[in-house]
Amino acid sequence: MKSPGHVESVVTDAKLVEQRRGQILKAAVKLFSEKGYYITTVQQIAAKAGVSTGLIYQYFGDKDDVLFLALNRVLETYEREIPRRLEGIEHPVDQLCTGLWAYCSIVDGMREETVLAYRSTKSLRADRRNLIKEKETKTNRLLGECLHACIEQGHMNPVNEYLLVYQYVTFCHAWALKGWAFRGKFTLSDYVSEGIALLVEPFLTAKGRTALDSLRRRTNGFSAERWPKQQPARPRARNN
Amino acid sequence: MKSPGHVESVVTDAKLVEQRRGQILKAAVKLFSEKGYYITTVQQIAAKAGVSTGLIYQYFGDKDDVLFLALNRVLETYEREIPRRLEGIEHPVDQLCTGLWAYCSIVDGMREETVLAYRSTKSLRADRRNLIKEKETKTNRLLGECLHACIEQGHMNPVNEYLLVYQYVTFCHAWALKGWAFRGKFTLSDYVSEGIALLVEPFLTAKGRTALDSLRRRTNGFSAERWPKQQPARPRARNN
Amino acid sequence: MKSPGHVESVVTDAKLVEQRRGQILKAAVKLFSEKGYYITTVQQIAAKAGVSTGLIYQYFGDKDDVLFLALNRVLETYEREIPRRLEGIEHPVDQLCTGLWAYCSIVDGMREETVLAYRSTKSLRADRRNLIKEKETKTNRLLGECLHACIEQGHMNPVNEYLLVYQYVTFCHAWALKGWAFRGKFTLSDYVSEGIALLVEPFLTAKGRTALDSLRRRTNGFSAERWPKQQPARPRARNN
Amino acid sequence: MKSPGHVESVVTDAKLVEQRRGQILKAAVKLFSEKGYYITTVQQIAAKAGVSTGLIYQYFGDKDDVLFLALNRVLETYEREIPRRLEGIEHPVDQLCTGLWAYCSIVDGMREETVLAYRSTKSLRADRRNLIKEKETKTNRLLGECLHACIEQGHMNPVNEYLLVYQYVTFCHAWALKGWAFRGKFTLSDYVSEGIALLVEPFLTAKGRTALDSLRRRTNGFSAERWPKQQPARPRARNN
DNA sequence: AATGAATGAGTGTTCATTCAT
DNA sequence: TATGAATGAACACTCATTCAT
Repeated sequence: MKSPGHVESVVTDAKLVEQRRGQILKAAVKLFSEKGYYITTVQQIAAKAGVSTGLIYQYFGDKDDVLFLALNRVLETYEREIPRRLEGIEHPVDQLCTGLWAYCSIVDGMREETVLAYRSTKSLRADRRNLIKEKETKTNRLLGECLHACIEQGHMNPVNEYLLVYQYVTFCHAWALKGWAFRGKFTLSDYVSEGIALLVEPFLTAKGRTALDSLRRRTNGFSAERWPKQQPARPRARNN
Repeated sequence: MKSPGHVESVVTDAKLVEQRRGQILKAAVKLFSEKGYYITTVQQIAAKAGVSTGLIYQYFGDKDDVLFLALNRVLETYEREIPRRLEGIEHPVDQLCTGLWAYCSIVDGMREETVLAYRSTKSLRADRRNLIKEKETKTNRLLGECLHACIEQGHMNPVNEYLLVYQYVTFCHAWALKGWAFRGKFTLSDYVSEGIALLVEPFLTAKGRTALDSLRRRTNGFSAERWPKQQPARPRARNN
Repeated sequence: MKSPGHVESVVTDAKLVEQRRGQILKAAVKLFSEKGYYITTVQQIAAKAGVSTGLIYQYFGDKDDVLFLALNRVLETYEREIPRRLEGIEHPVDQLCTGLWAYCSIVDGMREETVLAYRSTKSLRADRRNLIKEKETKTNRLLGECLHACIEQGHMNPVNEYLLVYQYVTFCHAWALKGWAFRGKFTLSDYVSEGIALLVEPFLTAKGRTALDSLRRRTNGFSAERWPKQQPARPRARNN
Repeated sequence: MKSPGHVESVVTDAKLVEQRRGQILKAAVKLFSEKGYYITTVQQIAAKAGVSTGLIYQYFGDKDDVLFLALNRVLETYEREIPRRLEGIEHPVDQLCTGLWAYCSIVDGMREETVLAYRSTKSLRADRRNLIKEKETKTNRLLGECLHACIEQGHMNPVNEYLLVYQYVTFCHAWALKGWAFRGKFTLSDYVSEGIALLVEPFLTAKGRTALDSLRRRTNGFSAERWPKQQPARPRARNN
């Protein structure tokens, strides 16, 4: 009857639903991130969003729905934005590095949300927890495919892909999770460059290394100028 | 007035306090791990521990105390056990690899607790959250020192130590956090071996590599025989 | 200030008021009957009536008004229809029996409404509760007068009129209230015939019994043919 | 798993459960009777019972449980007390009349509760509604058996037993339901006597009438002296 | 006249904490 | 020391009612 991934709204106007949900989720993400899901009360979310308590229940079935949609948005942003940033990039080494950069910079734009996704998944109802896990896996696969191409095309020596991808993912998440420790020490692009030095470069073949050098030259070492921090373009226009 | 790290007990008999707290914490850790801190009720902890609700308040000031001591125990186990496993090991490469192995195997023996430490730290009162973070940092430093020695003594090329240590730590935690994904694919010792291949080996100098090879020979590739899964000696005898 | 029996409407067009109220009350009666007054929400009434929530407040002052008018309609139907069915009937025994039949068949046509009237009167505001009770009493008086005439004119032996009328009324209501139990066992006209046998016949004098026999002959034992189940003519034409 | 007729209590001491439930139900019955189930809040019940809100949830699963047990008590009192009053009475006519008297006088001792049972059954969860209906049916059967015996043994002419029993039952309930109208006009024993005159006497055979006359002589016309209003002996001793 | 989104006071229920025994 | 019944503040959620459009 009720699919776990669906969130009911009493209100029918789709545009309004989108707007109100955004407004409420923004407040919820902030509060959930600061204080945690259980500590945050629905009334607090309402207050922060500048709406009444009852309104929340016009756009979400219950509190769990709010968390679910919040997490969903984060993961969907990853899933949508990473491929967008890889568009037009052909070389697997370029793709992998750009993928890492993209993931980190998206994380950077959604630090609170990322922390939330990390910490609060288990507060979800069991069926939805799995939905979220699947989405996470899908995102991981994006980096996994880049890595696999590198190896297959001889730019990288064979490695335990499965574990290495996992290291990539935690590396990207860490920018949000341990941000308090990192942000004093690195800029985002330094962080990514260092990550590539640790987790990509050592495994490259000569061929692969050439590609990386070329990329570095072209990007001035992943400087922020070339790869500016970029807000994930939210509701993009049609003909973009 | 109240030091953040201290937990009051109404009961004075130190031995009894230790025993009862152990009994209660064991139940609490299990429940907190399964269902989370906020979902778990004090009455459930009491029921699982086989004591009355009131008794918990004889040995802990409040529910937060229970979580704090639970997390504390986990981190203290790391802090106590890792050095114990490094005793007598001189060579820095040996130390680093053994340290990774030790950390992972301790995590393996306390999977639930580790997940708990990861997820529930933010449920603590702010002052205690920092205490726990410090403990975590101290543990990280154990690996950090091994890594630093490797580099300083020329077994490893210079790398961004700070980031690499962080990768080490997340690698060890991942055995608990992503256990559901990993445990079907690797044994614990495979996992550690692969981790060393990914996160240590690439950075070794020729000298360092020789040491690693020798270690591998001596340990049959970190086989479980040589480095048996080992229960972290829980309430160890006095004269150890 | 506010007479208890009056229900305000924002809308002035009397015809429209009548139509809309009918539409809304029909939905309300159904829902109130099924689920009860408190369980039913104004939004549900609106949905079932095919109008917006706000519209209800254009035609009723509040939710209590809706219940009041719903109950009122039921009782007014009794009050209007029973005399209509007695028109032209002269003999008191005929009148009493026809009155019982009429009441039962009106109840049969408004089963849900009758149950509602029985069960939900106390959900009304106190002042209106009395208004409804008075209406009920007035209806009872209709049967009471028939009974009284029977006795006075020597068709019936003296009995405790007050109690017997009450038995008549509960007998008629029971067709709706205990319908689930009765409708498998009797047709409506059987039910009425049996009721007359139990609650009228025993008290008749010889004279009265003759009248009843004659009535029975004329009506084929209150067969459905002669006294067809009849929808209480709802929005009756003017010149009826 | 959860039988509809069972009500969970957190408290284990059976004696205490009995006492507290009694205390709470007494308050609940009064409030439910006065204002109805939905209007009455749990906090009001708690206040009237002189306990805290939370305590109610130690002895009842939810508000529905409170209503259910309240209704259950009423019906169980009928079921228990009517047979008790019939003990030792052999003659069917005596039994029937005594049964009516017993039922009415029990109703008289539980007027509020009876009204509640009548009005609030539909506020129960569906499964429990049926449990209550069954209990009601069982009580009806008590009178039904008396009536049947009267007919079978030739004290009464054959009648539609099913309908007549139903009239008996509503007659008894009416003492509570329409008490406001009746109590000014009759004493309880007058009421019962009149009821017997209307609903029993007319159907008696000569034999049956003799029995009724004898009963009347023996009881001085059901005077209150002979059949005193009697509190249903609540927690009766074992060897009664 | 009609809509339906918005409100917020009020409800049932939970659970950390207390305390008499 | 240990119990577990009792407390009551706090929360998620509902729904009659309002009002801008």
